Amino acid sequence: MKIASVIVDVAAKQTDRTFDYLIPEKWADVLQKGMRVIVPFGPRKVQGFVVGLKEHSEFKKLKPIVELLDPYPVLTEELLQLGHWLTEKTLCYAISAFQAMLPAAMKATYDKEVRLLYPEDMSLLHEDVQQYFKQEDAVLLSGVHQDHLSSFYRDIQKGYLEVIYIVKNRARKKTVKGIKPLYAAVQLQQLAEQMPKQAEKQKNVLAFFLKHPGEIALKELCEQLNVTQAPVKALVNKGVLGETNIEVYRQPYDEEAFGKTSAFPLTEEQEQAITPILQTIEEAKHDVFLMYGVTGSGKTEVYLQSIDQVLKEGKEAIVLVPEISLTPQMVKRFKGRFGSKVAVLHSGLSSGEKYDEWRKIQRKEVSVVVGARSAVFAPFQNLGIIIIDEEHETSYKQEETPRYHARDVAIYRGKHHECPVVLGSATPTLESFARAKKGVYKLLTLRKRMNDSALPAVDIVDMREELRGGNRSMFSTLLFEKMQDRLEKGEQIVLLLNKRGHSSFVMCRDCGYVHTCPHCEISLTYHRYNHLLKCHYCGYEQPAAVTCPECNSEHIRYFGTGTQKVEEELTKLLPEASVIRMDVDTTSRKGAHERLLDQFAEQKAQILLGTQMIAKGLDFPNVTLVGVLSADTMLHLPDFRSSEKTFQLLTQVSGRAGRHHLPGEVVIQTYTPEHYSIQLAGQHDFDAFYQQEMMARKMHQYPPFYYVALVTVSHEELTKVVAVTDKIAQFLRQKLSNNTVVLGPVASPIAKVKDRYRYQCMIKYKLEPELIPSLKFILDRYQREMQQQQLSITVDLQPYSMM
DNA sequence: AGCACGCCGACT
DNA sequence: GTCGGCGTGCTC
Repeated sequence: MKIASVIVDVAAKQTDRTFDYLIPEKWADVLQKGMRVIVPFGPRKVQGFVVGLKEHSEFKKLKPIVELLDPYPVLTEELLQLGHWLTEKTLCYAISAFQAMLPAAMKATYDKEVRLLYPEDMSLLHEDVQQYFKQEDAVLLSGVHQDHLSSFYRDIQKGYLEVIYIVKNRARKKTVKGIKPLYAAVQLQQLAEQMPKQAEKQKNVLAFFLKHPGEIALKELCEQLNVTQAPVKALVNKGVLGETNIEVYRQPYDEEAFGKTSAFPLTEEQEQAITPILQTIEEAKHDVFLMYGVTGSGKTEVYLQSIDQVLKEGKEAIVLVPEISLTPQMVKRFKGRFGSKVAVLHSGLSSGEKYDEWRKIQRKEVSVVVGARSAVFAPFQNLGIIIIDEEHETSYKQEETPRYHARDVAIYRGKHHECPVVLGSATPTLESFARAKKGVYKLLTLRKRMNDSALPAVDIVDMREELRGGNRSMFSTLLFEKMQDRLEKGEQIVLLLNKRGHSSFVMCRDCGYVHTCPHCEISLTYHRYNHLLKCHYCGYEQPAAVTCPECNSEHIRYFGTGTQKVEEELTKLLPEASVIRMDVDTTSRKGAHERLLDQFAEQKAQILLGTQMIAKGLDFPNVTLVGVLSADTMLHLPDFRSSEKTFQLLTQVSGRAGRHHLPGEVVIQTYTPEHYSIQLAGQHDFDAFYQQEMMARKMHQYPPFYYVALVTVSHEELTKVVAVTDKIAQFLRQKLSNNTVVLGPVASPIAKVKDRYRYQCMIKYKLEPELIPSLKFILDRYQREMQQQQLSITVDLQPYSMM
């Protein structure tokens, strides 16, 4: 083949197609579809993906490929197809889809290098420019000071400077220093004999290479022979030994730290659940299973044994877990069972570590990958199963382009590989549960907890009553008594409060002035540590004033309770209890999340207080009390899933209590105790919740009865946003069928973020062939304005968040 | 997305 | 009459 069709790394409407390039003779035999290349594109060079090979091209003035970046395709044929499917399903560009499937380290970055065209005549140049070339003969434009850039551009235009476009590859393979002999054994023997007597260490080194003639890491060599680097360096200087670079994988997990575990005997329920999965694996067919099992019912063991079967068949497995629960606990279970066959991919790894784990998959050195959302694209070629744990978790939906849901990708790949997809959850999404009820998915049920521990008893406390009874603290009498009881017994407590910071808004009691973010339409949250008011959307901060900026009053009151305030209160009320607070503010540093959980596991603290990040997947045997300080924080969000999300959160966090021998109790504090999602979560009754919520969804025409698409428009000027959104809504109403509902334009739940107003338009539809073409038309129509003005229009098909 | 080309206003 | 503003169109 002489010609390659390439998707170039330029995410824009006009470049969202293939461009043809000549394949240089030297690569004619090696170049394959799915490889990355560097190609000339206009005056510059860009990275691209080869998506097709052919003999002839319509285009006459073809340019040749500049560079080949991969020895093997990084995108398999399957992933290339999947990429095209993603562009259709999420309305993204092909290049965005491809990049989403690869580790970020493989994405190119670009720079420009400037060189002198007349090095002998520096005086031609602007003074600012001259100083850069005093030591160097090439300067990276990215390193040039802002103030000097215009001088550079002037000299470039005058033709004194040459611009070279550089494509940088961020992916760095980690290497260690290696040593290898430069002579054959016979000669080494002779050299050793000629060595002076006192050079004993050097002789030892040579003797080593007589026995082991290959290359070896310098560090390892020194350790084995118990010598310093000096004698080795001496031999290198003599030209006897040569230095090499040995490529190694970064080791985010210490392999030896994982003790081997073996399969547990399954309970009868587990046995019943696993049988159809194993059968599907054996028959090599595709099916989607929804494994609905209460918290602590042993879903993970079913996963592990299913994977074991897959590995026995010589196939591979993908396990997706929510970002947040990819704790060492979870990794340990998989590494413990399958050892070095497991690769781990999650956001806690550096981009280099992720790249290394990915290469292990590509090189077929592992056959199981455990990871967050993007691990669903693991480049396995012989998949035997895909498992999505905690299927209902919102982190499976990507909130940037391409806005895909990992579940949909998993099912696409499951069909392609003819293998089962297993969705597991104690609180499945209504969408999945409805499909299981209809028989589209196969329903597997685990009703009993392992080791027969009972589901915790739940008390729902009406905080309005507490207030009427004169209790103005954030703890109800019941919760406080139970906390004291646990502290006396030396048992542990988990407290959930879905709000970080100290106080969620600050108001002047004299004039009612509330501090709001100057860039977003949202009140500022008070952070006690460093006494700042912070915006949780854009990060803006300002010092908390002592007096009201409006009326100078000193009656400033802090409303709303955040985790910081609770922590403060706890130290006052229960000074003997030690508290670990876990929220975005205490876990932002790398490894902090893990460290805090370890401390709690080691019982260095009795109370774990945190936001929803503590609700999932944690398993501490000594936790016997879970307190939900305010169950309603999520309930009143303008989101049709708010009841579902509340039910899920309450159920998940309740599941943290009493997982082992000690029985657990849960106290849920709320201002709306009568709400069905709180009542039914208290009764652990998913089925009743499902019934009730389905009725609400049907009535209001929401999923799973209707599909939803969300168009969000943002711009600095409110009038512009409203005008554009209105036009879009009108256009859609006119184009789409009568059964389709177009809502809006309405202001987004957060109407202004980072100085940009946001409006949206929601579309609810069942069958709407005109939707995708219409949305494409809109994106086309506003493409120019989106490019040059600050207008932005995003389309989210099947959104998970309405924000 | 860049970058070049090209057509109109304010300056040596 | 030129320098430079950013509208328009192209990139194999």
